[in-house]
Amino acid sequence: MLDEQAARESVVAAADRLFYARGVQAVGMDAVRAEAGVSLKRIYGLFQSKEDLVVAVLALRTRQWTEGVERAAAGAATPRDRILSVFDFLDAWFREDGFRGCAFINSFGELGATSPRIAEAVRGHKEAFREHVLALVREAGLPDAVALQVVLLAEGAQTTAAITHDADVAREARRAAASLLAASAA
Amino acid sequence: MLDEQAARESVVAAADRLFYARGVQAVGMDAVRAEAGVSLKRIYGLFQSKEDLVVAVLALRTRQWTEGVERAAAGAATPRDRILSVFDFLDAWFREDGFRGCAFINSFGELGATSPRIAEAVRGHKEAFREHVLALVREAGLPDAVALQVVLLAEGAQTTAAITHDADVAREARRAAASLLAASAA
DNA sequence: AGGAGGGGAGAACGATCGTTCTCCCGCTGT
DNA sequence: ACAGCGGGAGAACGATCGTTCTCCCCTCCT
Repeated sequence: MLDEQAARESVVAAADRLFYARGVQAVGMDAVRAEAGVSLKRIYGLFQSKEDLVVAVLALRTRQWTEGVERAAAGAATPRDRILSVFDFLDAWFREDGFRGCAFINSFGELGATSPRIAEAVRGHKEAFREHVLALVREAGLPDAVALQVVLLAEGAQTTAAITHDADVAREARRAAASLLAASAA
Repeated sequence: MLDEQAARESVVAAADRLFYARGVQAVGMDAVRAEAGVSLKRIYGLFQSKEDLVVAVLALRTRQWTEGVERAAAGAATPRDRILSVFDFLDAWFREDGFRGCAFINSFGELGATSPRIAEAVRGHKEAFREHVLALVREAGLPDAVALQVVLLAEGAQTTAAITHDADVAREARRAAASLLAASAA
């Protein structure tokens, strides 16, 4: 028997896999139950509603994203390389099996208009990423404005890679970001 | 009584308004009927299924997008300004009431995994935009690669503007694009 | 004039979904 | 040993949705 912590994690991980692969509304709670191996009764003891579960899934994705971005940055030598490492992280992600774009952008498009809580979770995630890039940009002694430019390239790369199935856009986004860093350093 | 052409247009326009504002799956066909003022029976005479209607809506959006982008480009004097005019077009769009991001990206996130036809419509739209920018880039005598860079900025601007409610990202995307054009001209 | 057919209003149907409830098993503490 | 309870399996419920059908009216053609 799973304790509460383990059951929560199992349900969130299962829901994440299914929601990401098929979209939230295309996945019934019964499919989550089957994937997680946790009964519906227990799921509804752990989460008040499906919306709650979606929010928990997004929170998990935010933790994974932050960890991945920071791990990539940790392998970079200079402040400039730390900024560009974001695109190496994206490159590896785009090449993963089952990559289907940014879960936050997807959820926002599907449910942002209906669920203020989900819209807010997405907004918070993107805001945190922008703050993270801004910190890196300041470390590199570059003007604040370039942070948003880098963020736009990263967001554009995610949607474009998802739609066109072309993982190489990460490399082009990285080159563009390098150009922008050089231009704003001048 | 509306003739077939007018009824189709009314239904597609109504569905577009509702789908864009609330998401496709959040809108029942009965709501489309009410908004369009066309009976369900007639709607299903004009479109085989809801999926067909979604595809028709996306086709309309593609026409409107192409027209808007070309109109913006027509007001620009130089090849360089024609490229950057894309971001002026985005700027005006982001400031419209009810702006909720790119309908194609939203639909892809919601239904791309379930409906191959919708995924293909989205892919086709983005591909056409990329080709359009590529043509402008070649007119300007710039290397092909910069076209994808400009596209990434435009896509990133759309999702970021939608999520953060910040229309100013269009200006920053335009500045970034100008930097990239200058850098690749050197 | 009269019949045929297109179209509107809305009921009906079958499926699905989120959520809750029932029934029962197996473990726990004393 | 036994009362009690957390939990599993799955039925049940109420709502919604895509799609079709029924019934009726109106209009056009000969």
